[in-house]
Amino acid sequence: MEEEREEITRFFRKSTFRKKTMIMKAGEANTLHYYIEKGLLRMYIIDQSGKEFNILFARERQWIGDLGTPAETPYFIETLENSTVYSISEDNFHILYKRYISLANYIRKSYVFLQKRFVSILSKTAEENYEELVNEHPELIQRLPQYQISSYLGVTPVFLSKILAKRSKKD
Amino acid sequence: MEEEREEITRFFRKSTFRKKTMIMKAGEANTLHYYIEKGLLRMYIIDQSGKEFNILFARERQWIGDLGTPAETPYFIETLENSTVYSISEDNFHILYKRYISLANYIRKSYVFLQKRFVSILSKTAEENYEELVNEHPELIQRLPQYQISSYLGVTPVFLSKILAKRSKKD
DNA sequence: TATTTTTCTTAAACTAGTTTATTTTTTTAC
DNA sequence: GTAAAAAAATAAACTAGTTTAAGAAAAATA
Repeated sequence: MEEEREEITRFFRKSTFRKKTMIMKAGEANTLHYYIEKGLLRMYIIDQSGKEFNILFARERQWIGDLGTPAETPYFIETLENSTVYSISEDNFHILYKRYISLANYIRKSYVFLQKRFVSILSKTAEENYEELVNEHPELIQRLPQYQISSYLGVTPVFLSKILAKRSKKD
Repeated sequence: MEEEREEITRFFRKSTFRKKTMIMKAGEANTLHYYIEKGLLRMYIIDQSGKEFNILFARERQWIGDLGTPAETPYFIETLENSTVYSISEDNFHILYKRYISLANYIRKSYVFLQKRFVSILSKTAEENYEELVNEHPELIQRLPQYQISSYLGVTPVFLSKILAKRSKKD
C-alpha cells in the first residue's frame, strides 16, 4: 500500500498556482489530469455568445481534467483559490488506471456523479437545484462567489439572486 | 483475442425482449448491465410530478445500465424495439473491467459522451440541440417517435413540434 | 378496410428564466 | 482608512419553453 502510493507519486508533478490562474484552455490538446492537494478549481466552457458555464468544481482530494484528452479540449480550468495540485500526462494516467482499479473506479464514480447532476438540471427547477447544492455541499456555497454557483446551476446571476431573495423572505 | 471473447462471453446471459418491455425499474438494487446485440433501449427517470426524462438511448453494440449499482437505482430501462441483449451482474462486470481495459475505456467514453451532452443541454437552445442530434445521429431520428426525442432533449413534445414546424418552413 | 389507438399539430394563456441597466454592498489594494 | 474594483440586489421588459385542450394524421390491429 505504501509502496503503491510511492510508485504512483513518481508519475506526478507538483505545482502551486495563485487564485484565478488558468491552467487549461479550450483548444489545447494533450491536456493534463490534475489531482488536488489543496484549493478549489473549476472547469467550464464558454459558449458561442461568450457566456460561461461551470461544468465542475473540484477541491481537496478530487480530480479535475478533460477525460476526452488527447483530443483538443473544449474546456477551461481555472483556480478559484490558491491551489496545490499534482499533474499527470494522459499516457501515465492511462498506465495507472490500467494497473490500479481505484483509478478506474474514480472515473466510474465521476460518471455517476455527472449523471445525477444531469438529471437534476434537466428535471428540476433552479430553486430545487440550489436547495440540493446547499444540502449536499454546503461548504461549496461558502467558498464560492454567487455568480460561480449560478453558472453551475445553469442560470444567470440575476435569477439566482431572485431565488435567494425569495428564499430569505420565507425564514 | 478469440479466447478473450469466449471467456468474456461466459459471464453473460442472453435474453430477448419484446418492444416496450421494462427490464429495469427504479427502486431495484443490484441491477444488471446490458450489452445490446440487436434493438434499441432507453434509460429514463420519472420525476416527482410524473414526467419522464430520457437519459440515454442505446442500440446495437452499446451498453446500457446503471453504473451506480449495487445501490437502489433511480432509473428505468425499457426496450423501444424488440431487442436481444446480454446481461451481466455487477460482480462479474467489475471483474471484467478490472481485467480488460476495453471495458474501463467504455466507462470513460460514456463519461465523455455524457459530459458533451450535458454541456449542450445547458448552453444551447432546444432547437440547436435538435440540429445536433439530427447531424450526429440521424438514424436515431428515424427509429424513435418524436416524443421520445423531445424527452431526450429536455423539452415537451409540444415544443419540439413547434421547432419542427418552424424548421420545415425554412426549407 | 374499418376501427381503435397512438402520435403529432396547432392555439392560447401562462411561467421560469434572461437581458439590460442602475444602485447598493462587499471586498481588495494601496 | 479610503478609493477603487468586484459582487450582489432590484426592477422592468422580454423570450424560451410549458400547460391544457382539442383536432388531425398516422400507425397498428381486427
